[in-house]
Amino acid sequence: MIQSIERSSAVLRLLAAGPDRLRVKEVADALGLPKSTAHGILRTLEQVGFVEQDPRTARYRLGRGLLDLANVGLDVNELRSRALDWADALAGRTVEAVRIGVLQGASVRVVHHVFRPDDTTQAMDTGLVVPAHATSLGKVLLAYDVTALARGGLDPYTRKTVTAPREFARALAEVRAQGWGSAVEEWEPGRAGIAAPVRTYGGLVVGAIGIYGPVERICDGRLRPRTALVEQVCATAHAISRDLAGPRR
Amino acid sequence: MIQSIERSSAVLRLLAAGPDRLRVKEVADALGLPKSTAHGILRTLEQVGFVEQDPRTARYRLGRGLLDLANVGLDVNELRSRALDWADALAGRTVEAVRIGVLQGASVRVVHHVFRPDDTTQAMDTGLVVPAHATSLGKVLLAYDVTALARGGLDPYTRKTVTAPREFARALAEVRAQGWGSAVEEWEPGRAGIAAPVRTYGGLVVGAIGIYGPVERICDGRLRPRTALVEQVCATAHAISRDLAGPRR
DNA sequence: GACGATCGTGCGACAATGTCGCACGTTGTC
DNA sequence: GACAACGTGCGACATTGTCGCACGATCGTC
Repeated sequence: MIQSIERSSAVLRLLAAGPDRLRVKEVADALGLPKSTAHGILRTLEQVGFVEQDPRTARYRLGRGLLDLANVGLDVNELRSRALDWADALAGRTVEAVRIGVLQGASVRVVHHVFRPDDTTQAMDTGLVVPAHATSLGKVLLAYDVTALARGGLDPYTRKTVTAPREFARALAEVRAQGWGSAVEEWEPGRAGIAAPVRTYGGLVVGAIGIYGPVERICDGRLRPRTALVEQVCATAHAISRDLAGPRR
Repeated sequence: MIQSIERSSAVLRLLAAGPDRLRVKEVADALGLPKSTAHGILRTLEQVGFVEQDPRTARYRLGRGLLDLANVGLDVNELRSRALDWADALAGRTVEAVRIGVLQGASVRVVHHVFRPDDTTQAMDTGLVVPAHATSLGKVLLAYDVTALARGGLDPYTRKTVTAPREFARALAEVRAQGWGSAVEEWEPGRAGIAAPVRTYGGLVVGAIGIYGPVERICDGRLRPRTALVEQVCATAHAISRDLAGPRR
């Protein structure tokens, strides 16, 4: 056991326990440490972003870095590991490629990818970063993200890419209303996607899962997503959400 | 700067960055450390609950302790600091005592408390832990918590305490439907409360705010919460939620 | 099924590192 | 306005974390 790491975790737990911000002295007393030692730990934790110091009162509280770690890291890991089987099943039933993505800034990071069954040569999309506003995964993620519209511009990729902010806001509202989203030839010509949100504890959207393929297979004659596929995607997303939100351990 | 803490934060960031679980070797290589050193850090982080090791593959990933830290700690701190002014205003307008609480296991922890204006002797409730199923704060928090019913039993405190699981489930559904909750003489005879959920990024409920006082002031003649007070509570909760979800920093 | 390579784990010695005591400057309080 | 308490910085000491090496297990390959 590395002493300083153990102590720093105790400091973090202490800051998390109390509703108030804590002074150096309080931390030192609570942990039975000299002031200097506590201060050194706090200063290091501040530098790495795990705690923040109020400039006015000089008191310490937990920092934004921890939240980012927990949200970006843990949820994505859990999302990926719990979604593997479901994604395979969705690919099998729909006979389409399946992607799972999370929001990363103004883009979508593809954290998992299942090849379309019965198709030989396909690119590995895991790790890929795609624009959020032109993909079904991205539209779903943006629809449930409060900082959505404050992000980057709406660059056009095809003639169908939605670039007008007001029109895009309406599209997001539609996603929220129906619980799923689609993008038809808005990113790559001839290709379309259907996606639905994956939620964790308390309903927080942490990712999206969807299928992606040729527009003639994803959509019907009027270029509208096929109802059967939409239902498959939504059912899978709900199943993963139940899994994620399930037993707390 | 304490070296080992800096290194451990790098390890955590590394685990958060990659969608996969990482091996000791990978961590060591990525950070330019000897295997032993990386292993020591990982073992310590595991002991404090910040990382977990998959028993099968021996790979490491972020642990539950981090999520708890982020949720219980940061959100509570932010909740409290951002809610202070709103809570005061609510107390002023309703002329009742205001409480802000978060879920802690099967109970509610009161993280802030505003005395009722124009009243002299009152107990300081901050830090108090009250049963969740018999208070308005608790019912609201449980209504939006997926692990709600898996928690402790429904102990009776007064003759009005809801103790039947099915009846309680209906009560929670009602809270979800109307967006607020109440408890009338379910915890202490003669006292009633009205509460509404406070949400953070993405709609995740992190706490609840409510008023608490003599049943004759909180409720009308038919022992139903007064509409005007309900609206005040909900409006305040929404305001705090907007504040919390607002600018990401 | 057996071999090899690779990895996770544990131990010990060294010295680098974190800890502790003390003093300064400042802030908040009576 | 004076005192006390706090946050901060520095330096010496020795405690503590680091590193190299070896063992045992596991996975992949022939």
